[in-house]
Amino acid sequence: MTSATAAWVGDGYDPECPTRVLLDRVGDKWTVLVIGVLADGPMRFTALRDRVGGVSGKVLTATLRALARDGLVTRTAYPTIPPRVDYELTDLGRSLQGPLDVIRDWSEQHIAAVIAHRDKFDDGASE
Amino acid sequence: MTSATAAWVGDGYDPECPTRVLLDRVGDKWTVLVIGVLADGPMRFTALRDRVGGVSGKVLTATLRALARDGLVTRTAYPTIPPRVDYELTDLGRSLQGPLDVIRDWSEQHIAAVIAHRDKFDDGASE
DNA sequence: CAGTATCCGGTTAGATACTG
DNA sequence: CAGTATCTAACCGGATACTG
Repeated sequence: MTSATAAWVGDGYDPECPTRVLLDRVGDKWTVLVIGVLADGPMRFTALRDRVGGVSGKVLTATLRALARDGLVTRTAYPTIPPRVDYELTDLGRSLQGPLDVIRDWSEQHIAAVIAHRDKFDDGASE
Repeated sequence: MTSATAAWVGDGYDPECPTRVLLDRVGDKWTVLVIGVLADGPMRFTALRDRVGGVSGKVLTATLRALARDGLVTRTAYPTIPPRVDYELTDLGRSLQGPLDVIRDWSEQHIAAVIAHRDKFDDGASE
């Protein structure tokens, strides 16, 4: 590389770029919250829904399925009546905690500046 | 806190949660790519569009406006004919490089495992 | 209990045409 | 050159009703 271009900038948009794959998973509305709640340990579907708060069953199911598909959580169904399903972070899922903590740290340190810019920008636009 | 629940897990979905604000900005289709390209230095609109590749003018404009609104890039318009507009990362924008690098590193190290799980999962579903 | 099926409104992004 | 305006298709998330 002759320039300082970050290594993760390829030629154009690439849906298979590793960074994109991760952002597509983690950038949606509930995934990060679900991972955060599961950091406490295994949890059943309804408990998870209550802890996350505000998520519909359909969307939580989709979120968990996507997470399971990617090997970030395990889904364990017990063939009892009524059914019981436990979700748990895998080692891979737990390894995501570090990067997410970095994101959280940056956000908490700089979000005030972001909001301040945002307010000033919106002010200027309405004049 | 009595549990190990990550500090960034509040009660339910909160659009003003700092982590959410950041993910909402950075999780879209082009933002990370644009920041990556701008890491090289200031760049004009068309050059940026060419370097990013595949983005329409309308969407790039929206992406840059959002970035400028949040104080992550500056927009400098020269009142010449034809017009010339430079975009440049701010210090705040550059400070995001670290977190994005962490994301990239995790992605590059673990994406193969994610894809492997994904393939196995999809296999199982089609049987 | 842990989902699935269906419908719906809002947002996102792409294509195209036009302008100061 | 650097946008804006308009239209459209696709997707995401929410609400509700239903089921093994």
